[in-house]
Amino acid sequence: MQFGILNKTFFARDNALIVARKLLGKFLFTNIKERGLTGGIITEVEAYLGVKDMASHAYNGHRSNRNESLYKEGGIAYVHLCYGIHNMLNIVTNKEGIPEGVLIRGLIPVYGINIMKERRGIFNLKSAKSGNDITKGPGNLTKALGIEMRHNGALVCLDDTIKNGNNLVLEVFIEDKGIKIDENMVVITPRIGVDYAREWAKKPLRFHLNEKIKFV
DNA sequence: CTTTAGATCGTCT
DNA sequence: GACGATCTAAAGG
Repeated sequence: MQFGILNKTFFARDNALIVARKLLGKFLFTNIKERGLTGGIITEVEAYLGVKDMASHAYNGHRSNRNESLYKEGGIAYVHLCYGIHNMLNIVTNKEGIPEGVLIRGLIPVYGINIMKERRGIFNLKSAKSGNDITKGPGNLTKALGIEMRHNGALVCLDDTIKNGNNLVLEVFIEDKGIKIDENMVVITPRIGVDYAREWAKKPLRFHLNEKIKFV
């Protein structure tokens, strides 16, 4: 596997669970005009397994304007508003018509930390939230990275069918910088906030890095 | 330390 | 009119 921005084939896999696991240790970036590069190491994800998954927005084939992006091909963003306040970022997986995806739930902040603090409204350097907390939680990380509903449906990876120049305009993208995540670094649990999903609420579809893992 | 309420809005009943 | 793939501050023990 080569380093660099991930390719569409990475997300085209037929199982969101595999993609979720592989996204741990990758870098999620935004590069938004007038603000610059922000990003960090992905530490927490959840897989949503399509029409059979009672916790998925596409359960039982449900389809509406809200979740239309989920039905697109792997490698684009599905952004939705949660609780009227928070933007959630999913990376769509699998092929067009199969609505699977991975919810990004946590990062270790690495690039553009001051920009991310500013977006979070954190100005006091002594604040308890001046550490990794600024990109911990799915709502917090989208706010820190400046991800909004306008990114819903946006391509977040390289596309072989497009010439390289077109990829330079990606505002959101995921990059492999060579971090290897061993099995003993990964904790697997049920997903958060999906108690309504009956037996699917308990399935081990959340992956996160052991908190003791340190990088750099 | 744990629990609770309030914020806030698109979607579905 | 209810309810989220959430977060925070504040109150309680």
